[in-house]
Amino acid sequence: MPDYHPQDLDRKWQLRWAESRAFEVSADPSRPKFYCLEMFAYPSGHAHVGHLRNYIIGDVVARTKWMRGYNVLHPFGWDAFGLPAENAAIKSGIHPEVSTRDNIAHMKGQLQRLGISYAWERELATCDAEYYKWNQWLFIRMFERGLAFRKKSSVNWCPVDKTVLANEQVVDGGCWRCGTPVETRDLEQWFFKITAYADELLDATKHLTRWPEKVLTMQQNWIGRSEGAYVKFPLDPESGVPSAGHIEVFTTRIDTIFGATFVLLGPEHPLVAQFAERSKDPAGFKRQAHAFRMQDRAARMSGDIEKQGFDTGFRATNPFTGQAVPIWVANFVLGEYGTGAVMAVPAHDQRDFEFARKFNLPIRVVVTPDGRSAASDSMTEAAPAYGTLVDSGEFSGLGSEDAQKRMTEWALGRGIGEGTVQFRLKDWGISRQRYWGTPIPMIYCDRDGIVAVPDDQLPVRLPPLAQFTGRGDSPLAQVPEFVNVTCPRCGGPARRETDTMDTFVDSSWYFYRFADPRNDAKPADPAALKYWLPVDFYVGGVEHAILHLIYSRFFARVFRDIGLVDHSEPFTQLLTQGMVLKDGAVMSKSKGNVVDPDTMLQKYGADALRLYVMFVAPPEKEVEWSDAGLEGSFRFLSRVWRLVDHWAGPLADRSTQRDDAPLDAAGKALRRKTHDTVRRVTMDIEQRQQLNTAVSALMELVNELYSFSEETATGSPARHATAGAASATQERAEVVTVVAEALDALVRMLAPFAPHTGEELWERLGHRGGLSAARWPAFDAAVAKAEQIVIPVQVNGKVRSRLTVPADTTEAELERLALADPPVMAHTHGKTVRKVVVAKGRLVSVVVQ
RNA sequence: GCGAAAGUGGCGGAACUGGCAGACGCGCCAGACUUAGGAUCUGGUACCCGAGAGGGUAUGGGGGUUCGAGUCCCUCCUUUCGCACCA
Repeated sequence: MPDYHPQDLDRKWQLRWAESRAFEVSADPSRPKFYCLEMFAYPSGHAHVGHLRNYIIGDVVARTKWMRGYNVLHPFGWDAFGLPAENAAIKSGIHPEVSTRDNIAHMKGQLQRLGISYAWERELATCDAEYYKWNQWLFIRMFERGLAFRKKSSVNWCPVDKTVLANEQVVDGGCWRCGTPVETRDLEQWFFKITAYADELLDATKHLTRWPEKVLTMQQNWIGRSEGAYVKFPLDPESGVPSAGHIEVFTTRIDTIFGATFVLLGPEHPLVAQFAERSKDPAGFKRQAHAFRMQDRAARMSGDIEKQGFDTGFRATNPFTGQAVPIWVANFVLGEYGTGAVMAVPAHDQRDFEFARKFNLPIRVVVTPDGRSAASDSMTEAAPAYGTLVDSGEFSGLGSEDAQKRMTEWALGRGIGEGTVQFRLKDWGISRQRYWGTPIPMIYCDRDGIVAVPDDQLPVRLPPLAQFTGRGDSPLAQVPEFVNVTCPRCGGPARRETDTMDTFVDSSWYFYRFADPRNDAKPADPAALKYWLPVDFYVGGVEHAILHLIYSRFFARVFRDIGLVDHSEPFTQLLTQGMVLKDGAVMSKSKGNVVDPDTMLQKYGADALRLYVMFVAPPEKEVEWSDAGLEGSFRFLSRVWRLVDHWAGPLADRSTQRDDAPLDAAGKALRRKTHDTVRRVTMDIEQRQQLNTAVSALMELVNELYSFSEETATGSPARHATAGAASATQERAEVVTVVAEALDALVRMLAPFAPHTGEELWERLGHRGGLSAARWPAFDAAVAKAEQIVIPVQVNGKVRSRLTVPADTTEAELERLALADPPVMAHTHGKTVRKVVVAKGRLVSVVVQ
């Protein structure tokens, strides 16, 4: 057998897998399915080893599941729309479609050279019209159900480039391209009504038992449910307010309402404009309010901003106390949360406290720990804790929680308030004034208003674009043939929507499309969806913990409500893999610390790279790249190679193998190690996803096989003593038997990590049909268990001796043996044995004195 | 500020429900085989005392529960991540 040349094996087996279409699957209800998915890739150009970790983890699981007898769906695709390609086009003039296709081709080659077991026939790219057609179809279904709607909202606006900026494109409060301070503008945008599912998305997190706790907490915080009440504060006509009416506030602390000594409006609040007109100095009023609004996004990026505010001069009435309270405008009140107005309770809210002290507004203490009235003079900070109500009229003496219930009822009875639930989660704005995305399939007609493009006219294709300037509004508005259409309803002249969809729409349902990616009548056939979905195992970076994973959970519910699927959660198990660092930093082109996988593949082959990345740390952890570690993995594979080489001769003739052959001690020990390794590796991969310890278990088995080879006088595999080994073991059927069992198991368990080497060695061990025909090794729990075990004996908590005993030794017998053991007696001599604790099969603990 | 996770040899990391801390690998040291080896194999490698047998100390610091704690509880420190004026 030739020396280990992994590069040749890579080529050989990758070609074979492609020719035999080894990983293509079809739905087969007679077999259990397993849908293994790694987050699809943004085709940025070249993948570095950090990107690849994700795919290797998925591949180890997928390949193991194949061998475990599952019908495994393991597809891959490209999240191909997006800003970087368009920005590159603005710089270089190369059309995003061209650069994207180039990048896809390159990255696909990288994944194939790594030997990832993808069903390439199902490959998709979101920039294919055959894919984004269904974005549009889904958008229209959502529009019909009121889940897609238009709304005016505040966006970041660069006055120089005349374009909307995503939050990520605002750098230190300025435009990322020209540095101009960003303004806030109100624009009509398309939204998805994700808030309709806020409660459900939150509640269901408790059923996601196979998701990382961390991701669930992040989602829970993001959704941010808080229970409270709306309360109406009537405007005080005596203060000269422009109209009758009220200010509605949202509060989670209605129990403190007797301490509400003023009301705060956010600068966006509709009443602010009305008050401005009626104020003594309308221009000054507007100027201040405007200043707050400009402050908002820009200032928040750069850290804390000082609490500022001004008195409107108008008043409202606290409906509980009946007292008039001044109305102020404050920069820290958010327009988009609650009602955009708050009742200020300076005694019990830190922000209100600071505000009151700064502007000398009254502070009333209405909740105390002991139920006794207190003055506010000596307070240095707010007292937000729950307690007993004081100076709160008929509610005085109640505990905070009790009071919240009673006061909400009281308000409801008088029609001035009601209990409510608020979410931090906002509706999802999906309009982008960009070219490289899915056109929103809507038409504006002067007569018929907003009209959806009829299904039979889908897809609305992205037109070619002559120039990428990066200036002005939506680039699609520059293409008259695209914009000017006839209204599908009345046939009159109409305009197309020129915004495109957020690319997160594309990635929110691609896992459904994989079930049936060429369907041209539906997003996917319901029967295929029913068989393959939900995804059993999903791998990706934590950076998607919130956006992508919440949007996908939202889309799953939309699919459900449209009747396409009958589940609610798309991903049963989620694994968030850690990043690969180099020199302590995330790999990135700009930092120049990128490790190029192709260089590594040329040097060590795909298997060593895969094995190293799996072995270096548990999948969720961050790892520091090490060339030396990679070499270690290469050495290990060479070691396995030589081991198989060493035994290939004796094992060639399997007829000498006899399962009933009597085993000597060494044989038994090897057999036990083999079975125990199968047990450990199976559990590590399938249940714990602890792939690093699975690899170390395999290394232990290899070490054991090397020792065994020495002991059985067949010589060391290190020295290629092939001929000698063959004759020496010819008549030793039991040796052949246990070694064959060990190597067969070893090679099959190694295969998910190192598939090329695995296939080659499996063949060399005399098996036909390749690993796709091989089954995962089984283990016998009785064999895996040791006959003789070592029991440590502690005296006063310190290990003083070790007993080697049969595994089934009784507790009484263990106690007797321990106390009679000379090293133990040396420590118990002359002392009183107070207590003996026997943990069966584990340890004996003796307490003396 | 709020929330979450994590602190174990020179390094990456093991230790399943409390039960021999440091598996496995990297690095390092010694030996073997070699013309040579940066190939390969074998042995060693937490720290301190001791020639040795052996003894002592160790899982961020301090305290607690327990026959027994890396693991459970309290407290403090550090690091990383997420949300950050959410009323």
